[in-house]
Amino acid sequence: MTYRLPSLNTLRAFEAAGRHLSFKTAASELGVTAGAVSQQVRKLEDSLGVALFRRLPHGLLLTDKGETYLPAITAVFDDLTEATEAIAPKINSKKFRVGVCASVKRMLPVTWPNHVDTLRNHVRDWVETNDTEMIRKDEIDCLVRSRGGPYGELTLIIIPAPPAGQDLHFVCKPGLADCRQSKAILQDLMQHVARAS
Amino acid sequence: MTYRLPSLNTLRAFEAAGRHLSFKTAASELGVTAGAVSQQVRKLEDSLGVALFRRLPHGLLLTDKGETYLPAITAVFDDLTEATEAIAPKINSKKFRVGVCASVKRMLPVTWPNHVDTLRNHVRDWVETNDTEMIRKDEIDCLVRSRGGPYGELTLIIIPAPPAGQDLHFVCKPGLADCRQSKAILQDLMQHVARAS
DNA sequence: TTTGCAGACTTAGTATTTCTATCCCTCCGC
DNA sequence: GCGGAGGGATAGAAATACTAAGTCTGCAAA
Repeated sequence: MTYRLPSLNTLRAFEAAGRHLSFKTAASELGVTAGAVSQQVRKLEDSLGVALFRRLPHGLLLTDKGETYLPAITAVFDDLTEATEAIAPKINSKKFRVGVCASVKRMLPVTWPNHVDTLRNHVRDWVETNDTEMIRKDEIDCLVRSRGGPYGELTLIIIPAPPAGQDLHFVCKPGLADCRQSKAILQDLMQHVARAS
Repeated sequence: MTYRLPSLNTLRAFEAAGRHLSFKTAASELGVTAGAVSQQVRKLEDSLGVALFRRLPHGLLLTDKGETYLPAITAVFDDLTEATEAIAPKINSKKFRVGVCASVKRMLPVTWPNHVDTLRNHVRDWVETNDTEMIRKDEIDCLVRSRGGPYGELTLIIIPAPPAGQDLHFVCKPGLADCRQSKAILQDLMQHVARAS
C-alpha cells in the first residue's frame, strides 16, 4: 500500500516546536532558523488542513489536534530511533563528535579519547576547531574551548579550573548537556583541567 | 532531545523495495524511476553504514539487518498513518481522485460521484483525462477509460460490458485494486456500463 | 555459443524542496 | 514611547530528489 504521509521534515519541525512551544527554541535544537521551522510547520498544517498551533506574540500553544498529534509523533520518532539503532547501533548519533580548541588540545593526552573505555564509548572522534557554528550545523556535537562567547541559544557548561588555571567552556545544543555523552566528556575534562594547573 | 534519523524519503524507498524485493516495482508504486529508488536506498545504507539489500541481477534479497528493519519501518509508517488520520481523517488519501476519459464521462450522470452516498464517501473529485501518467505521478488514484494499454506495472481491471457494449478499463497502481475505494467505484461503474448498453 | 532481455548501478543535469537573510508585525515590559 | 522577543512573509541561495541515458551482470531462449 502506498503511504501518503507528511514529510518527516515537517513532522520533525512540528515535534520540536510542540515540545518547546516555541519556534525559536525548536530552531535552535534543530540547527536551522526559526523561519525554516515556521515554514515547515505551516506546510504540515496546510497539507493536513488542520491547525496544530495557536500562535501567540511570544510563543505557541498547541491546539486540541496538536495536543493529540504530538505524543503520537514523538512515539513514532522513538520507535524509528529504536529500530534504527537496533541495526546500526554504533553509527547513529551515539558517539559524540567533539570540537577541541588548540589550547585544550595541548592539555589532552595524544591518545585522547582512547585512553579510557568510558570516553571511547561516547566519543566518536574529535576535530581541532574553535567554531561554534559547527555545532549549529551538526558537524560536531560539542565544543570544548578555553574562552569565548556569547553562545546565544547554545548551552554553556563551565568547567571550573583551580585558581591559577583557566576555566574551560563546554558548549553544546540545548538538551544535550545532561546526556551521558556530555557527562562522560565533562568528567574526563575535569581531570585534565586539574592536572594542567 | 534532537533526533538523528534517516530521511523519511529514504525510508519510504526502502520499505517499498523491501516489500516488493524489486526497485523497479517499488518505483512504480512510488511513482518515480527505479534510479531514484536505487539512489535513495543507497543513501539510506550509506547513512547507516549497513547493507539492507543484496542486489541480484533480477531483483533484491534483504540482508539479515534488512529483514529486521523492514517490519519495524512498516509499523512506523502504519503508526504514523494512524496518528495522522486521527487528526485529519477526511483529508489524507481516503478519497480517490478519479480520472475519467471522455467517452466514460458521457456515460456517467452529471451528478457523479455525488448521486450516491457510498460513492461520495470514496471519491474526492474527478478530472477528465486519458493519461495514465497521472496515476504514476499521484495526480489521480485511478483512471477509467474505454480502451488503451499497455499498462506496464499498473493494475488493470476490466469491467465487462454486455455483448453490444464496450468494456471499460479501471487502471490503478498495484495494491490499490482491492481497497474499498476501488471496489465502490467499480461497483458503481458496472451499473453504468449495464445501463449504457 | 550467441543474443536479447530484465533489472540494478552510475552519472550529469534538471526540478523541487529546504533553508537563509531580511524585513514586517504584534505584544509586552520598562 | 521605546526596545526586545518571537512569529510571519518573501525572495533568493543551497541542498536534495528525480530523470534520462548509458553501463553492467546474469539468465533464458534460440
